[in-house]
Amino acid sequence: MNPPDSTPRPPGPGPGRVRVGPLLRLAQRRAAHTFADALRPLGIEGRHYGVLLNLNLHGPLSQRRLIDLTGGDKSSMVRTVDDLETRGLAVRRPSPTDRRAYAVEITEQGRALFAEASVVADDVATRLLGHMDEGDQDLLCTLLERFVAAPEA
Amino acid sequence: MNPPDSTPRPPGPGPGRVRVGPLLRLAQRRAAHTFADALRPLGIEGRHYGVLLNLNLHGPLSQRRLIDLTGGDKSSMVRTVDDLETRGLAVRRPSPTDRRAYAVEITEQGRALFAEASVVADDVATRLLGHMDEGDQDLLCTLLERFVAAPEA
DNA sequence: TATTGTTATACTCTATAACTATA
DNA sequence: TATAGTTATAGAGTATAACAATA
Repeated sequence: MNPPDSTPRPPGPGPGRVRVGPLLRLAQRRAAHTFADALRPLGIEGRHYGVLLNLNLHGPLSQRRLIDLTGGDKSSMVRTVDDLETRGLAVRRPSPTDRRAYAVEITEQGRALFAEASVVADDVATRLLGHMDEGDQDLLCTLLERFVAAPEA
Repeated sequence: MNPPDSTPRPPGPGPGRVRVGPLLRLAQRRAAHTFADALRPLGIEGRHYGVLLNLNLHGPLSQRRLIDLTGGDKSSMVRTVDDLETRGLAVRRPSPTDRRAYAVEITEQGRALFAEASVVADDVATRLLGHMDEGDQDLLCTLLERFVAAPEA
Protein backbone atom coordinates (compact mmCIF):
# COMPACT_ATOMS: atom_id res chain seq x y z
CA MET A 1 0.00 0.00 0.00
CA ASN A 2 0.88 3.59 -0.26
CA PRO A 3 1.84 4.69 3.19
CA PRO A 4 1.21 8.39 3.68
CA ASP A 5 4.48 8.19 5.47
CA SER A 6 6.26 10.71 3.31
CA THR A 7 7.96 12.08 6.37
CA PRO A 8 10.31 14.76 5.15
CA ARG A 9 12.73 14.34 7.98
CA PRO A 10 14.82 17.45 8.42
CA PRO A 11 18.50 16.79 7.82
CA GLY A 12 19.20 17.27 11.47
CA PRO A 13 22.11 15.97 13.49
CA GLY A 14 20.56 12.53 13.52
CA PRO A 15 21.54 9.77 11.07
CA GLY A 16 24.15 11.78 9.29
CA ARG A 17 26.96 9.33 8.90
CA VAL A 18 25.44 7.04 6.28
CA ARG A 19 25.01 10.14 4.17
CA VAL A 20 28.71 10.94 4.10
CA GLY A 21 29.06 9.29 0.69
CA PRO A 22 26.20 11.04 -1.10
CA LEU A 23 27.12 14.30 0.62
CA LEU A 24 30.72 14.14 -0.52
CA ARG A 25 29.53 13.42 -4.03
CA LEU A 26 27.30 16.49 -4.04
CA ALA A 27 29.94 18.67 -2.42
CA GLN A 28 32.70 17.59 -4.77
CA ARG A 29 30.56 18.20 -7.84
CA ARG A 30 29.64 21.67 -6.69
CA ALA A 31 33.26 22.57 -5.97
CA ALA A 32 34.60 20.96 -9.15
CA HIS A 33 32.22 22.87 -11.40
CA THR A 34 32.95 26.18 -9.77
CA PHE A 35 36.69 25.63 -9.82
CA ALA A 36 36.70 24.46 -13.42
CA ASP A 37 34.80 27.53 -14.57
CA ALA A 38 37.07 29.86 -12.65
CA LEU A 39 40.35 28.22 -13.73
CA ARG A 40 39.41 27.95 -17.41
CA PRO A 41 40.74 31.44 -18.28
CA LEU A 42 44.14 30.37 -16.91
CA GLY A 43 44.18 27.35 -19.18
CA ILE A 44 44.37 24.75 -16.43
CA GLU A 45 41.97 22.37 -14.74
CA GLY A 46 41.54 21.31 -11.16
CA ARG A 47 43.85 18.34 -11.50
CA HIS A 48 46.66 20.63 -12.70
CA TYR A 49 46.08 23.03 -9.85
CA GLY A 50 46.21 20.18 -7.35
CA VAL A 51 49.60 19.05 -8.66
CA LEU A 52 51.01 22.58 -8.73
CA LEU A 53 49.79 23.14 -5.19
CA ASN A 54 51.58 20.08 -3.91
CA LEU A 55 54.75 20.78 -5.88
CA ASN A 56 54.77 24.30 -4.49
CA LEU A 57 54.14 23.04 -0.99
CA HIS A 58 56.44 20.02 -0.80
CA GLY A 59 59.07 20.58 -3.47
CA PRO A 60 59.94 18.01 -6.17
CA LEU A 61 57.85 14.87 -6.00
CA SER A 62 57.67 11.60 -7.87
CA GLN A 63 54.55 10.89 -9.89
CA ARG A 64 53.79 8.09 -7.43
CA ARG A 65 53.77 10.57 -4.56
CA LEU A 66 51.66 13.01 -6.57
CA ILE A 67 49.07 10.28 -7.12
CA ASP A 68 48.87 9.65 -3.38
CA LEU A 69 48.52 13.37 -2.68
CA THR A 70 45.98 14.29 -5.33
CA GLY A 71 44.14 11.11 -6.28
CA GLY A 72 43.91 9.57 -9.70
CA ASP A 73 45.86 6.75 -11.24
CA LYS A 74 49.19 6.31 -12.97
CA SER A 75 48.00 6.97 -16.50
CA SER A 76 46.06 10.08 -15.52
CA MET A 77 49.12 11.44 -13.76
CA VAL A 78 51.24 10.86 -16.85
CA ARG A 79 48.81 12.99 -18.82
CA THR A 80 48.66 15.69 -16.17
CA VAL A 81 52.43 15.98 -15.88
CA ASP A 82 52.69 15.91 -19.68
CA ASP A 83 50.32 18.86 -19.81
CA LEU A 84 52.29 20.80 -17.20
CA GLU A 85 55.59 20.07 -18.92
CA THR A 86 54.25 21.07 -22.34
CA ARG A 87 53.15 24.39 -20.90
CA GLY A 88 56.47 24.90 -19.13
CA LEU A 89 54.87 24.85 -15.69
CA ALA A 90 56.84 21.85 -14.44
CA VAL A 91 59.78 19.70 -15.53
CA ARG A 92 60.65 16.05 -15.15
CA ARG A 93 64.13 15.63 -13.68
CA PRO A 94 65.72 12.32 -12.81
CA SER A 95 65.22 11.43 -9.20
CA PRO A 96 68.50 11.63 -7.33
CA THR A 97 67.64 8.59 -5.24
CA ASP A 98 65.62 6.31 -7.52
CA ARG A 99 66.57 5.85 -11.12
CA ARG A 100 63.13 4.51 -11.96
CA ALA A 101 61.39 7.66 -10.85
CA TYR A 102 61.23 11.27 -11.87
CA ALA A 103 61.44 14.23 -9.58
CA VAL A 104 58.71 16.46 -10.94
CA GLU A 105 59.62 20.04 -10.17
CA ILE A 106 57.67 23.26 -10.49
CA THR A 107 59.25 25.95 -12.69
CA GLU A 108 59.35 29.71 -12.36
CA GLN A 109 56.46 29.94 -14.80
CA GLY A 110 54.70 27.29 -12.77
CA ARG A 111 55.07 29.32 -9.59
CA ALA A 112 53.82 32.42 -11.34
CA LEU A 113 50.74 30.70 -12.69
CA PHE A 114 50.17 28.97 -9.37
CA ALA A 115 50.15 32.37 -7.68
CA GLU A 116 47.51 33.55 -10.15
CA ALA A 117 45.54 30.38 -9.73
CA SER A 118 45.67 30.69 -5.97
CA VAL A 119 44.02 34.08 -6.15
CA VAL A 120 41.31 32.50 -8.26
CA ALA A 121 41.06 29.52 -5.93
CA ASP A 122 40.73 31.79 -2.92
CA ASP A 123 37.96 33.70 -4.64
CA VAL A 124 36.22 30.46 -5.52
CA ALA A 125 36.55 29.19 -1.98
CA THR A 126 35.03 32.42 -0.73
CA ARG A 127 32.06 31.94 -3.04
CA LEU A 128 31.68 28.26 -2.20
CA LEU A 129 31.91 28.72 1.56
CA GLY A 130 30.49 32.22 1.84
CA HIS A 131 27.10 31.14 3.13
CA MET A 132 28.66 29.40 6.12
CA ASP A 133 29.86 30.84 9.40
CA GLU A 134 33.51 31.80 9.26
CA GLY A 135 34.47 29.33 11.92
CA ASP A 136 32.65 26.56 10.11
CA GLN A 137 34.53 27.31 6.91
CA ASP A 138 37.91 26.55 8.43
CA LEU A 139 36.47 23.71 10.47
CA LEU A 140 35.17 21.99 7.36
CA CYS A 141 38.60 22.19 5.73
CA THR A 142 40.30 20.93 8.86
CA LEU A 143 37.93 17.99 9.17
CA LEU A 144 38.38 17.15 5.50
CA GLU A 145 42.13 17.12 6.06
CA ARG A 146 41.63 14.67 8.87
CA PHE A 147 39.23 12.60 6.82
CA VAL A 148 41.67 12.11 3.95
CA ALA A 149 44.55 11.53 6.35
CA ALA A 150 43.09 8.14 7.21
CA PRO A 151 45.59 5.34 7.57
CA GLU A 152 45.38 3.12 4.51
CA ALA A 153 43.01 0.29 5.30
CA MET B 1 26.81 41.24 8.84
CA ASN B 2 30.09 39.48 9.14
CA PRO B 3 32.45 41.14 11.56
CA PRO B 4 35.78 42.18 10.19
CA ASP B 5 38.08 39.23 10.05
CA SER B 6 39.62 39.51 13.48
CA THR B 7 40.97 35.99 13.29
CA PRO B 8 43.65 36.10 10.63
CA ARG B 9 44.44 32.74 9.18
CA PRO B 10 48.00 31.57 9.14
CA PRO B 11 48.79 31.76 5.43
CA GLY B 12 51.38 29.06 5.78
CA PRO B 13 50.88 25.32 5.93
CA GLY B 14 47.58 25.65 7.76
CA PRO B 15 44.35 24.14 6.48
CA GLY B 16 43.65 26.88 4.03
CA ARG B 17 40.35 27.37 2.33
CA VAL B 18 41.97 27.28 -1.11
CA ARG B 19 42.45 23.56 -0.53
CA VAL B 20 38.75 22.86 -0.20
CA GLY B 21 38.61 21.82 -3.86
CA PRO B 22 41.52 19.36 -3.88
CA LEU B 23 40.45 18.08 -0.46
CA LEU B 24 36.91 17.36 -1.59
CA ARG B 25 38.29 15.56 -4.61
CA LEU B 26 40.46 13.31 -2.45
CA ALA B 27 37.69 12.73 0.08
CA GLN B 28 35.08 11.90 -2.53
CA ARG B 29 37.37 9.44 -4.30
CA ARG B 30 38.16 7.67 -1.07
CA ALA B 31 34.49 7.41 -0.10
CA ALA B 32 33.34 6.44 -3.60
CA HIS B 33 35.79 3.58 -3.89
CA THR B 34 34.95 2.19 -0.50
CA PHE B 35 31.20 2.48 -1.07
CA ALA B 36 31.42 0.94 -4.53
CA ASP B 37 33.33 -2.06 -3.24
CA ALA B 38 30.92 -2.56 -0.36
CA LEU B 39 27.72 -2.13 -2.41
CA ARG B 40 28.83 -4.38 -5.27
CA PRO B 41 27.51 -7.58 -3.65
CA LEU B 42 24.08 -5.93 -3.49
CA GLY B 43 24.20 -5.16 -7.20
CA ILE B 44 23.92 -1.40 -6.90
CA GLU B 45 26.26 1.54 -7.13
CA GLY B 46 26.55 4.70 -5.16
CA ARG B 47 24.28 6.65 -7.49
CA HIS B 48 21.51 4.10 -6.98
CA TYR B 49 21.92 4.23 -3.23
CA GLY B 50 21.72 8.01 -3.29
CA VAL B 51 18.41 7.89 -5.16
CA LEU B 52 16.94 5.20 -2.93
CA LEU B 53 18.00 7.18 0.11
CA ASN B 54 16.19 10.27 -1.05
CA LEU B 55 13.10 8.37 -2.17
CA ASN B 56 12.97 6.70 1.21
CA LEU B 57 13.48 10.00 2.97
CA HIS B 58 11.21 12.31 0.99
CA GLY B 59 8.68 10.04 -0.69
CA PRO B 60 7.97 10.10 -4.44
CA LEU B 61 10.07 12.60 -6.36
CA SER B 62 10.38 13.77 -9.93
CA GLN B 63 13.60 13.00 -11.76
CA ARG B 64 14.28 16.74 -11.80
CA ARG B 65 14.13 16.84 -8.02
CA LEU B 66 16.32 13.74 -7.76
CA ILE B 67 18.95 15.45 -9.87
CA ASP B 68 18.97 18.41 -7.52
CA LEU B 69 19.25 16.14 -4.51
CA THR B 70 21.91 13.74 -5.75
CA GLY B 71 23.82 15.52 -8.49
CA GLY B 72 24.24 14.36 -12.05
CA ASP B 73 22.39 15.38 -15.16
CA LYS B 74 19.17 14.47 -16.89
CA SER B 75 20.52 11.64 -19.00
CA SER B 76 22.37 10.04 -16.10
CA MET B 77 19.21 10.14 -14.01
CA VAL B 78 17.25 8.43 -16.78
CA ARG B 79 19.75 5.58 -16.70
CA THR B 80 19.76 5.37 -12.93
CA VAL B 81 15.96 5.26 -12.68
CA ASP B 82 15.89 2.76 -15.56
CA ASP B 83 18.22 0.54 -13.56
CA LEU B 84 16.10 0.81 -10.43
CA GLU B 85 12.91 0.12 -12.34
CA THR B 86 14.40 -2.87 -14.14
CA ARG B 87 15.38 -4.35 -10.80
CA GLY B 88 11.99 -3.59 -9.30
CA LEU B 89 13.40 -1.23 -6.71
CA ALA B 90 11.41 1.79 -7.88
CA VAL B 91 8.55 2.59 -10.25
CA ARG B 92 7.71 5.53 -12.47
CA ARG B 93 4.18 6.75 -11.79
CA PRO B 94 2.57 9.74 -13.45
CA SER B 95 2.93 12.84 -11.36
CA PRO B 96 -0.46 13.88 -10.00
CA THR B 97 0.33 17.54 -10.49
CA ASP B 98 2.48 17.74 -13.64
CA ARG B 99 1.71 15.60 -16.64
CA ARG B 100 5.20 16.13 -18.02
CA ALA B 101 6.84 14.62 -14.97
CA TYR B 102 7.05 11.27 -13.26
CA ALA B 103 6.67 10.59 -9.59
CA VAL B 104 9.43 8.09 -8.98
CA GLU B 105 8.46 5.93 -6.07
CA ILE B 106 10.38 3.37 -4.07
CA THR B 107 8.87 -0.13 -3.98
CA GLU B 108 8.70 -2.71 -1.22
CA GLN B 109 11.70 -4.44 -2.76
CA GLY B 110 13.39 -1.08 -2.93
CA ARG B 111 12.85 -0.47 0.76
CA ALA B 112 14.13 -3.93 1.58
CA LEU B 113 17.29 -3.47 -0.44
CA PHE B 114 17.71 0.03 0.90
CA ALA B 115 17.61 -1.38 4.42
CA GLU B 116 20.34 -3.84 3.50
CA ALA B 117 22.34 -1.14 1.77
CA SER B 118 22.01 1.13 4.77
CA VAL B 119 23.62 -1.47 6.97
CA VAL B 120 26.44 -1.66 4.47
CA ALA B 121 26.61 2.13 4.23
CA ASP B 122 26.76 2.46 7.98
CA ASP B 123 29.57 -0.05 8.11
CA VAL B 124 31.41 1.80 5.36
CA ALA B 125 30.90 5.11 7.14
CA THR B 126 32.32 3.56 10.28
CA ARG B 127 35.41 2.43 8.39
CA LEU B 128 35.80 5.75 6.58
CA LEU B 129 35.37 7.90 9.66
CA GLY B 130 36.71 5.50 12.28
CA HIS B 131 40.04 7.24 12.68
CA MET B 132 38.37 10.51 13.67
CA ASP B 133 36.96 11.58 17.02
CA GLU B 134 33.27 10.72 17.37
CA GLY B 135 32.25 14.33 17.64
CA ASP B 136 34.24 15.21 14.54
CA GLN B 137 32.50 12.48 12.57
CA ASP B 138 29.05 13.97 13.03
CA LEU B 139 30.44 17.48 12.71
CA LEU B 140 31.95 16.71 9.32
CA CYS B 141 28.61 15.41 8.05
CA THR B 142 26.76 18.39 9.45
CA LEU B 143 29.18 20.83 7.83
CA LEU B 144 28.92 19.00 4.52
CA GLU B 145 25.13 19.32 4.73
CA ARG B 146 25.54 23.04 5.21
CA PHE B 147 28.08 23.25 2.41
CA VAL B 148 25.81 21.64 -0.14
CA ALA B 149 22.81 23.64 1.11
CA ALA B 150 24.30 26.75 -0.46
CA PRO B 151 21.84 29.03 -2.20
CA GLU B 152 22.24 28.63 -5.93
CA ALA B 153 24.59 31.28 -7.16
C1' DT C 1 59.42 -9.95 -6.62
C1' DA C 2 57.83 -5.42 -6.27
C1' DT C 3 57.68 -0.69 -7.96
C1' DT C 4 58.04 3.61 -11.28
C1' DG C 5 56.54 5.23 -15.27
C1' DT C 6 54.67 4.54 -20.07
C1' DT C 7 51.37 2.97 -23.38
C1' DA C 8 47.12 0.99 -25.10
C1' DT C 9 42.49 -0.25 -24.47
C1' DA C 10 37.94 -0.44 -22.80
C1' DC C 11 34.60 1.35 -20.02
C1' DT C 12 32.15 4.77 -17.43
C1' DC C 13 30.86 9.33 -16.60
C1' DT C 14 29.67 13.77 -18.10
C1' DA C 15 28.10 17.44 -21.10
C1' DT C 16 25.44 18.85 -24.87
C1' DA C 17 21.97 19.13 -28.15
C1' DA C 18 17.76 17.79 -30.35
C1' DC C 19 13.22 16.13 -29.71
C1' DT C 20 8.20 15.35 -27.43
C1' DA C 21 4.81 16.60 -24.58
C1' DT C 22 3.40 19.36 -21.54
C1' DA C 23 3.37 23.92 -18.58
C1' DT D 1 8.85 30.47 -23.72
C1' DA D 2 10.22 27.38 -20.44
C1' DT D 3 10.43 22.80 -18.31
C1' DA D 4 10.37 17.24 -17.65
C1' DG D 5 11.93 13.51 -19.69
C1' DT D 6 14.09 10.78 -23.54
C1' DT D 7 17.62 9.75 -26.84
C1' DA D 8 22.02 10.09 -29.27
C1' DT D 9 26.66 11.37 -29.40
C1' DA D 10 31.20 13.09 -28.34
C1' DG D 11 34.53 14.01 -24.91
C1' DA D 12 36.66 13.52 -20.55
C1' DG D 13 37.66 10.63 -16.79
C1' DT D 14 38.82 6.07 -14.97
C1' DA D 15 40.32 1.30 -14.56
C1' DT D 16 43.09 -2.35 -16.22
C1' DA D 17 46.76 -4.83 -18.07
C1' DA D 18 51.07 -5.31 -20.34
C1' DC D 19 55.72 -3.72 -20.69
C1' DA D 20 60.69 -1.95 -19.67
C1' DA D 21 63.80 -0.36 -16.37
C1' DT D 22 65.08 -0.42 -11.82
C1' DA D 23 64.71 -1.50 -6.80
